[in-house]
Amino acid sequence: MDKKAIAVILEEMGTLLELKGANPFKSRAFHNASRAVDQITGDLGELIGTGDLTEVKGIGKSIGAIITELVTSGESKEYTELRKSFPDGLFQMLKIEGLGPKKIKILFETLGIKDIDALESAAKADALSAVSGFGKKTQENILKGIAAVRSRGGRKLLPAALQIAQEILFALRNDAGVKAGEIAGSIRRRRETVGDIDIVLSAADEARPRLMDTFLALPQIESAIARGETKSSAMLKAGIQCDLRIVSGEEYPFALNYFTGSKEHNVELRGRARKQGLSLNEYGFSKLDSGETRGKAKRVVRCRDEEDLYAALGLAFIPPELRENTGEIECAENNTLPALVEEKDIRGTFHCHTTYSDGLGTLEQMAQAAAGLGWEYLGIADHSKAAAYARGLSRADVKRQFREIDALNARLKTRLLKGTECDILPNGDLDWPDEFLKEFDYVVASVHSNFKMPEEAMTRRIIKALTNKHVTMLGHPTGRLLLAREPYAVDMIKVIDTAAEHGKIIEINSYPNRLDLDWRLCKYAKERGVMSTINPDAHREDELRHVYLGVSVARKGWLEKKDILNTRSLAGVLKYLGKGID
DNA sequence: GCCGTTTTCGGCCCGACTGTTTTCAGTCG
Repeated sequence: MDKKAIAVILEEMGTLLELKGANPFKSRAFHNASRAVDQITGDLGELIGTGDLTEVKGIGKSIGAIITELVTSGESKEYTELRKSFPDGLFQMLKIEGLGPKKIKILFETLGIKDIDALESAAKADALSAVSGFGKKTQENILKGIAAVRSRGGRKLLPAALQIAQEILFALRNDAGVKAGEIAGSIRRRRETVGDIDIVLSAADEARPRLMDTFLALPQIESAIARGETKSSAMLKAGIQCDLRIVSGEEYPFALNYFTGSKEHNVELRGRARKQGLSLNEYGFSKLDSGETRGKAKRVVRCRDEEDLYAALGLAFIPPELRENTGEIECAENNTLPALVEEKDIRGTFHCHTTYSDGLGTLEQMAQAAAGLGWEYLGIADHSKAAAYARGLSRADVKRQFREIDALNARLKTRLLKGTECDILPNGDLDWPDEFLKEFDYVVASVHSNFKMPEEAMTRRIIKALTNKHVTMLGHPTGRLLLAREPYAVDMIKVIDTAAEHGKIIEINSYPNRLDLDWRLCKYAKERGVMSTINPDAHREDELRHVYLGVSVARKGWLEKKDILNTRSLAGVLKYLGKGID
């Protein structure tokens, strides 16, 4: 059993323990352990072999034993028994807004409700309001929550959520009482997908009620969920929730930090504050155990901005993109945070399509767009012939495209590179023969078929292609960008090792704003000296802007500026290709 | 169940809002 599956089971066990009414700290321990497992970069089997598993923070003797059992036998007695004590439907009920483990437990025990359908019938029959602790209002909210669960999709893609958030922020900042405001949450952290929108404002006290009114009356709002003095929440018509927080100027850096998250990052910061005898919350620092509440609490450290806040904790400023509690705090403490890539560092990109295959922009439109961005080069990598679904090019098409590229290169400042996104066939062969591959400036090799191969077979397939001497880089290495599908199973450690051995590049895709590798793999790739690129896999000229999302990927991936520039500079690329620059 | 510069016991992040309470529990982020 792999790490992901084990993390899911531990998470589930934590929830089951909550349903059971176990010691809340015990269930939290399972949730923490789940995250810890998810964050292990090494091999789980190896950790068990060396006995180092319990050295991992958050994994002790008991949970360590459960993990060992899961890895070796694929089962866990404790998990199986826990699972048996509750029907599966209870898990679905957790998705309903306002329903947590405690209430679900009560409904299960008093009315025998074990899934959403039964819950809906009971609420409609007015059976819930009779249960102690439940009332008419709760019953109505449950029905609303059920409707929301059924109509709502999952998370939104970053650009979609970003646009709505900007509209809302803009509307609120029109108010003269607003001193500062920002979009916080996962949007500020530039996660690829976004669960809800968080907006933090600093405003004068007297402006607050007015702002809350303005917010809840915005055309984007479907219905209000909560309205308070400092916080209001609403469901948007776009099917995503938006939370608004309003604080004073003094509190603003703390609130912005707090609501930017991630939750795990915050927990770590608070724990750190405690060790300094301080309590940190969204309003400021106070002396630990002073018993004082908001307003009365003596603020012991004043901060003008987030930089001050991190400094007070003995940390270098941590950019939002890195705030996931995945090692960034330690780096901030030791002053080893990487120099991060900025959008202005981007000189070009390699993975772009045109109307020759499945792109929507013509070659000229793509080239002009790249020139408009001031890029030095643009790599054109249309599909090869096997990718029939994507109108893969024939040899004649390729030749025609080469001529058009030559003509454009004669008059454009941005240099177009002749590339191909060559299919990796199920047996690991490439779609073009070697004698044809060598005619391209560079070759992106990608998997576009037979995604459901077992991990070992998929890994063999990719490695075989990657070791072909004409291949420059591996395209979308885990297939996560294929939005409609699950990522395919592949042993990325082996793939990165192979790339390192053969001097190949592992591509990171940023289109449409999903990153193809998590930062721990990026970090490993960097350590192994595998050059990584950030490519939009653009199909339209405006999608070239997706590369900015690649920048956030790079930041998450701890790619230092020099790595990117080495890989991405035209000189570097052509030197790598052995072609030189004219 | 996990953890330890307050280390083998006793604490574990913390506050807002809602709905049901009449002083608070549950949920959420």
